[in-house]
Amino acid sequence: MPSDRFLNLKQEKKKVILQAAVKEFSSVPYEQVSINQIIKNAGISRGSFYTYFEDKKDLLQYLMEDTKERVFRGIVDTLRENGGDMFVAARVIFDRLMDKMGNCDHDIHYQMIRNMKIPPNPEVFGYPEFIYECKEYEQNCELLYAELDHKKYNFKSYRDLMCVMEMLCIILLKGAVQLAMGVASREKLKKVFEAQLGVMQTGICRPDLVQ
Amino acid sequence: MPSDRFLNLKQEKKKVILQAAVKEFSSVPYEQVSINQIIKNAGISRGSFYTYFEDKKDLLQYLMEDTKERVFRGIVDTLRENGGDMFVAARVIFDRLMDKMGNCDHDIHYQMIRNMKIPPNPEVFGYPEFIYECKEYEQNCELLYAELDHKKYNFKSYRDLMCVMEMLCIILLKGAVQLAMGVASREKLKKVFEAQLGVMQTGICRPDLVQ
DNA sequence: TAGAAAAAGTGACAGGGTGTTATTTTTTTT
DNA sequence: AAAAAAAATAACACCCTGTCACTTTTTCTA
Repeated sequence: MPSDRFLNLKQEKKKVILQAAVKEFSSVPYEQVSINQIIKNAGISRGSFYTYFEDKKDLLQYLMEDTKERVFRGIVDTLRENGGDMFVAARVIFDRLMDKMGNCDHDIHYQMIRNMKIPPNPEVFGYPEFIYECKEYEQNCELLYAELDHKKYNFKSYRDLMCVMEMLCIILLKGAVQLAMGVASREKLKKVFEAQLGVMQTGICRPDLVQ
Repeated sequence: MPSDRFLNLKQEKKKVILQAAVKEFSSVPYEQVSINQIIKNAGISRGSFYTYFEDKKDLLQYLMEDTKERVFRGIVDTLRENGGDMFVAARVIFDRLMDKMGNCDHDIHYQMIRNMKIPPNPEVFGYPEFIYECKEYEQNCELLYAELDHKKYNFKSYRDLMCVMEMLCIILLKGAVQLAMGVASREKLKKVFEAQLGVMQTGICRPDLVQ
């Protein structure tokens, strides 16, 4: 968390600093992000930086709050647009994510996700942190829960939903990171995603509703 | 991959270097591993090190070959010991992994896994690399396939098996890393694991065989 | 409004790291 | 024994981070 000293800065100055940070974080992988570069771009001194943020990770986590919020809201929206079917929604999100990963020069949020290798990068965000350490986590979960078409799934509890959500997020973002890292082609990754979604689907859908 | 210059070193010297490396890698997280420390412990010069290995990652990947081989063999063995039931085997492996993570001061392999945060650490091994980039990958897969009690599962293809294996490895190792990082208690992680295994299980098991 | 107190900003510093390369030492070959 | 090849070395250039004694700016108050 940034210090009060940072938060009390006048809007203009904060913006300059955050823009310099976003520029750096969206340009190079996390490990290569240099605070030197950020302060140079922002036109502040080294000493100042360290009165604002604890370190690189602190800064990134602050920046990502916004991105995470967006991602989570995107999920809820997509779920609603698809009649509460989480697997249809997952497919839509996957395709969108793959598009963005392949060509995200215009979207800073996805550039950051790409560079951070979020969420598998445990130095920055492990799987649980990325999902759970969201400012509006509780509200978002409730939104999600509300949008779900419950008769399609046999969740025994709210916690079941979260376990499934975690798995969904993992296989989704795993594909995205693999695409970003050039591990495999989009087509191949899509096939793997479909297979894994299938495993989850015929698992979590109530047997009597499976075709 | 280490250079021929390293591989041609006499056994004794190689051993000293690798032991120094293992000591360092099992003592501190990957990001903090220092080549300075390794060469100091091994009693070689900086210049020599860089004629042996490209960099820190190169060295670690070489060290991990052994560890990965062990892990994979452990999986196959456990599967056999449990009559080819991959979910029973998964539970056994999970429990063992949690034990080792909690108390692994005697086992260098698990110490390294803990420090590397393998496999979610994309800087070192992403999910696919850890599993696939194994020396004896093909043979191991065939062993695995052979040990499976196929009538329990409806795999449409060999590739289906690999997709499921990947998911299993992910939820298994995710728990281990979370325990190592102190994210949650062992009991809580076990519950999540059970829930996620349940999702996969009633998915991949043929409906007519589900109780 | 002048002076004091508090807040903000600074850059040099200590201590750490990596990868390279000109040079020296050792080993092998002839 | 000399020459050639291989191996090892230490110093170098360059990067980084986090701190802290000090300066500048702002705010408060008498």
